[in-house]
Amino acid sequence: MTEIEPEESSTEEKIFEAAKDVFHRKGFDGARMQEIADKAKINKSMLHYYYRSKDKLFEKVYQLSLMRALPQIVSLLNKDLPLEEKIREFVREYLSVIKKNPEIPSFIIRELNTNPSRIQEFFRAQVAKRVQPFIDQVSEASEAGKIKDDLPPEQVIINIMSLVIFPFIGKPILQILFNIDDSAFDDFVDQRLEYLPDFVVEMTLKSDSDL
Amino acid sequence: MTEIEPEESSTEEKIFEAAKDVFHRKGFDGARMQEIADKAKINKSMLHYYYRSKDKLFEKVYQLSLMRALPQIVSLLNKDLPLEEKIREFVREYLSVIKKNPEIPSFIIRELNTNPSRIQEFFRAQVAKRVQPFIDQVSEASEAGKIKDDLPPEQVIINIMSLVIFPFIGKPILQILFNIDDSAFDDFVDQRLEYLPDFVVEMTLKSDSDL
DNA sequence: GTCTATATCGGGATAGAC
DNA sequence: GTCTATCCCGATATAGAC
Repeated sequence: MTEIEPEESSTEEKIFEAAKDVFHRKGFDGARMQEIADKAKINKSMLHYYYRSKDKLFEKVYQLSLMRALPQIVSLLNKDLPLEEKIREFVREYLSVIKKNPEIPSFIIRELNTNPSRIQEFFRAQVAKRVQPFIDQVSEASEAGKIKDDLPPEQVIINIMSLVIFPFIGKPILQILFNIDDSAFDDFVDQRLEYLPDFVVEMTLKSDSDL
Repeated sequence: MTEIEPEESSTEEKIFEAAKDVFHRKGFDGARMQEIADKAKINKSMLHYYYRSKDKLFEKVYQLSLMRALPQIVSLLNKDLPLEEKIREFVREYLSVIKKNPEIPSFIIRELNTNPSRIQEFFRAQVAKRVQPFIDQVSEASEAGKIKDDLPPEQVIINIMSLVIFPFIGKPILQILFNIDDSAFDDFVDQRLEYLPDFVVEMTLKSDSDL
């Protein structure tokens, strides 16, 4: 019996999970090493023993947060699929993945807006090239006249991103405007999962009757 | 001659403008009183002389940022206009106003996500009741079967907000994905100003042929 | 590997001269 | 109203015992 109990994660892992939670909620500037230590139920100096500095700990959290979510979301963008299907699947996949980690979009974007230098290079390296095939495919469709209102590709892509990402970032606004709690927000996301994939396709591509 | 030169704003105003800039870019947690003082070219202790504390200075900046932009944007939501026209005008108005202060959305949302307690009450008091008439009007249209795909009102409104707000918040992502600089981003916003009002209406309301 | 104690520094805030 | 000097706390980080 080599003590592999599920709750008994290593100190390093406990720290990482706690750090993830705190950094996600408070951002780098608002996070406190003490709060991370408390949440991990370990001594503050352990943080430095394992990760040397707040910066390094943050970097680990940031990179792993991105890398855990990103491959699932963008893997299908490189597949050989018709654009319509790709859009539908992308919307579905994004909502499904983020539903399980709803703080990620606001975390990534906050840091990108607040302290670009710390992370933008990693973001560029990891994201840009994986998305490029999709951009190309939209560009082709655009040139072939298949995009509604003949929008340029950047506008198409930003519109899609807006509809899938914003609700998670704007959650507090949503909760104020419609007076809903967390569980109602979850229902709200489920609702989107149902209609949004088709909705985005309709909004983006010319329908048969337009041709 | 009573010395009314445009560049010669009062110390209090210089502080406020500097604070606005720093808080908008760095957020409350990332902002430094020293940086604000440097930017205003005054002594750090002047900050406390005029505003007593970082919290109070922030509150002033936050409230005024919101109150300068909000009335312009939401005033028409209370007018007696057909929904279609109201949506069109709202999109146009939002883009026009935010174009001049593009950091506001990311500022408001960052603080709302990072430190809700500090500002959500003010936000609720100022925004919620001004938007309510618009929510009601969308609800009526929804019950009357005038909304595309028969979406519930919250979904309709969040979709509209996503399309107008997100591009400003996601600017750094946009710049990475499409490799564009600030001036190209401005062009991008101008492009949206042209097509988005009609686009959002089409996306939201059933067209005549659907009836 | 884990703890306590402490160093060090930065940042918000105040006192007091002018 | 504006400046200098300083206080004081909180936060990151390190030293060193166990």
